[in-house]
Amino acid sequence: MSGKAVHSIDPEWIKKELNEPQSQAVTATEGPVLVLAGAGSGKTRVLTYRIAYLLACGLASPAEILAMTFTNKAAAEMRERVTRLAPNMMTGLWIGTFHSLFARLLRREGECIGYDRNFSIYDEYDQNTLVKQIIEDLKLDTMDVPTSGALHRISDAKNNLVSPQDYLNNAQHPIEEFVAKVYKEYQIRLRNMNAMDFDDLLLNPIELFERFPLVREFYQDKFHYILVDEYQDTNRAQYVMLKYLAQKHKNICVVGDDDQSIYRWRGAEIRNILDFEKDYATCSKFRLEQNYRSTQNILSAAHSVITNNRQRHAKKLWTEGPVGEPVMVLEVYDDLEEARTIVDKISYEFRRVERNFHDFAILYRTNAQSRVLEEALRTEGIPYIIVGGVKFYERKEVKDVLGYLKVLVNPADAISLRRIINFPARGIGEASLAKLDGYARHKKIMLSEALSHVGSMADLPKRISERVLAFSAMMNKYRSLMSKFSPFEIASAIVEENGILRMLKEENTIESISRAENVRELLSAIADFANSVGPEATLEDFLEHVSLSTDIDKWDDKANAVTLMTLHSAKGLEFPVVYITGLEEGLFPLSRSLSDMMALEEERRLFYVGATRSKDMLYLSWARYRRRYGERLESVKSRFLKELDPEFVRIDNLARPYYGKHATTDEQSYQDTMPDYEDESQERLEFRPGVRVRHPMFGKGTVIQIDAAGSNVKLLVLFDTAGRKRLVLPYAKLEIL
DNA sequence: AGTGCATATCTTTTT
DNA sequence: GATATGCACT
Repeated sequence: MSGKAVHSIDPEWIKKELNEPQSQAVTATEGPVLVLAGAGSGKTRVLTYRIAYLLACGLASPAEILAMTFTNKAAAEMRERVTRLAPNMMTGLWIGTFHSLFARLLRREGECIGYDRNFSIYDEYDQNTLVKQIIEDLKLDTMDVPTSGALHRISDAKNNLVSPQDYLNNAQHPIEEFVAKVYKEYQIRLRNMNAMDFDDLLLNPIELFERFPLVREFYQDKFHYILVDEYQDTNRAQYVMLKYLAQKHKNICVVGDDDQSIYRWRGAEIRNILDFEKDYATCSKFRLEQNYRSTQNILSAAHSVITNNRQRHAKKLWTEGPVGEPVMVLEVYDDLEEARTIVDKISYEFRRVERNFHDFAILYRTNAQSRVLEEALRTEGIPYIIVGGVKFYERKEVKDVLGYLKVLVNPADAISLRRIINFPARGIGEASLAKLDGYARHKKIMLSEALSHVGSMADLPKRISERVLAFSAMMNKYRSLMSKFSPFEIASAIVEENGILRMLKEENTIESISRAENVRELLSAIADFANSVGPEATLEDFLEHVSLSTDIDKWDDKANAVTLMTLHSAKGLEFPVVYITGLEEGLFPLSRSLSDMMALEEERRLFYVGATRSKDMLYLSWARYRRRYGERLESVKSRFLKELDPEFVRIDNLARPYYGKHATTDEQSYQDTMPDYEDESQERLEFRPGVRVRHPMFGKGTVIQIDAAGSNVKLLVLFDTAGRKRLVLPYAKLEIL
């Protein structure tokens, strides 16, 4: 089908590839369209075919279509699949995330509202730094509100389109007055620093459209057809922007599933999808309820839980697929055993069944849970990938190097400047910085500009002013080199000139070595970026890519490894075998949601999202005891497990798998039989699971299993490139690495 | 100014 | 258990 020119795409053929409701949703091109698409019902298929259909029928040119998603991964997938259906029709097509498309809009048009096109995008860490500075500078009484709390309230306000002035006017409580003051100053400073936070990327387009009708009309004219993925996760600002964008042509197609709305805490309004029919009175509605992913048992089990939610469109997924195995509930003693049980099962299935490691996903509610699982996988020698957690671009050393690049691109970015002016240490401390800052403020110039005026500042010791000048000169030098050298060359030169790698190497600790690794990885990420985008890729492009990318985007679904990630990250993905861990009250559902009905329903939706990721097998585990905050706590089985319809479930009680003979419910006996994990040193076998080996033919690999049953010791080894091999030890010329 | 140690304070989830 | 902050010391 691919490879042919677009003219050969027959609209009738497109329809043949789809089931009835999918086909209707694709061909209902005119007017507002609501597609309620259950998990695994072919949502992406509808979106991509719809775009292809619009192009094939000549209803729109690529430049007239706008398709928005939430994650880069979803955008990339959509782009790829449309390319396959309609090759050579991609130029000018706007497919991307809300944040990246709006950033593009703002880089083009932001000058009207006072932004330079090189504005910085601040992440949570930068936001925190800024708020702290504000509180210090304004000498505010924080009323014990942590900066993160103030920030959260500010973000809430912004998501709901509440301006600083509105916020102040509505302030009832001294805490709110405090937040109002911070909020106001926060917005002022962001603008002075030519910087936006994530919320601004959605809000500033609204300001742009409201203040500049000509700009608004240009884009209203431009986009004849608008498609929105995951509509249930849109917030107020996104809702308003979509309304503006669709106002002229009114061809807006939104796809979503209210049961999969899991971002309320970030301002998502489930009401947007529940009320779409009211907002767009003439809309047509289509339901996609046939599931192509999971077994009947999985669907029924997931359904039995989600129906406990009150806020939802009634619907029920069905499948023509097999009934499948029952959903397995694993009851285990503690978190260590949970990890061990799961690893055992994976290892078993890997050996007995035709499965590879990438068929498995282990999901959890909080990132902190990954540690134990990781360790268990490591001791068993099973390759794994962790998605999320401490993100690469948020690591200190990486942010430090990025800080240089950000200041080069956007000299007004005082947050990044402060970060690097004394990194590596060049003797410009807090006190000197405060003086420089005061000077800049007084003269109403940028901090970076004040650096070169340092000679005229009487109260700065000469030694220090010399250092400041040297730093300033260095930055100016690189700024002038930016047009002549590639981003990679610039970044490498900066790392070299400032001795960043050298410094980390000299420190020579495990920690500093891995930091040096990360710096090198950053440099190669810059090179990779240039390779994939093309030689015209600028530093600005790279920085935007960094700001808007997440770890899930880099997740490689082809790698032969078990995937570990949070339930949130798993949305939109699928795996043959899924483990959902930590099903305990207070953990999943998380404690903060227990008293809040709306939050609890969101947790339940999260459970539903997790469960519907699985194609063949779903395991749900809970542990009687779990280490949290560093201490061992007794847990209570999650209500979600109780809500499961027992008809589709089998319970496996493994609470004491190794001590089953002395089954009692007495807590003391648990203590007695508690395995002593600390002391479990493996016998010093040369070959044991996890050991890396080299084979003359197959290359490098990892030992998975040892079978010493017969006279010859047999090994099961997973080679990095040659796959899985069974080897007889005396004959295989294996070398331990 | 910069370092190191003790203490506190937590932990959702992410574009 | 991990990170951030504060304080004392060099």
